Amino acid sequence: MSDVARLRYFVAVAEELHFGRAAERLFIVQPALSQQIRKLEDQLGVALFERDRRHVVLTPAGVALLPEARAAVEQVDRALAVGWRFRTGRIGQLDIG
Amino acid sequence: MSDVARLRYFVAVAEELHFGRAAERLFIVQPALSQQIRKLEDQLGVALFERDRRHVVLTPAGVALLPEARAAVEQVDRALAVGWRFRTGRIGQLDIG
DNA sequence: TAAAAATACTCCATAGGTATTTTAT
DNA sequence: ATAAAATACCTATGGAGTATTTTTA
Repeated sequence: MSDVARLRYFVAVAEELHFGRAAERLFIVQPALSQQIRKLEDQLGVALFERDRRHVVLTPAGVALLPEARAAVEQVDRALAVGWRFRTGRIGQLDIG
Repeated sequence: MSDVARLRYFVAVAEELHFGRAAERLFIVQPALSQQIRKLEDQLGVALFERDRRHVVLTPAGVALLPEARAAVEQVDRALAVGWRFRTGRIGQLDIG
């Protein structure tokens, strides 16, 4: 797995603030999600969530990461959409309208 | 492997226009790179390179993808750099100076 | 004949699944 | 006691390696 997949996972957890629901939304299972978030935290060298008690909250690093992660995911999707434009015969910069 | 890794591979090949050299630069082996580019092409549904004769050249789709792929890779790196900022104690938007 | 990409295969790392345990209220 | 995340373990997919073949100039 590479970075973006984990960033997608991170965004889901950051939005749900709940590993179970985020996992559901990602069509994976909670332990798998916990593992990947843990690995992302290891990779970055910082905690992204505070999981005390019954709550999941973003750490300052998590707060800082969120917009960057969203932008990354969006830009990756935009890149991958290029293929779609050419598949359908359009070469355009123009949108449908 | 997920998207960005393949986009990184694509950028390398697009810049070298040579699978062997690109693979070397990526510290992987040529067949592995060929496979991943093939998979990216399958995923996008378009050819990204024309490998006739002894040359590798970008197709129009490849040309269109290149700047988007670069932007994606950069944004992912920027996101991952957030951890680094926090690891080193800085919270800043400010650069070193 | 040489240079470069594709193909065939093998192996291993790891993402993700199931089952269970831990933790805190 | 319950809800939620972490841990332990297992399996299977696929990324990457080696060896080889194909292609064409």
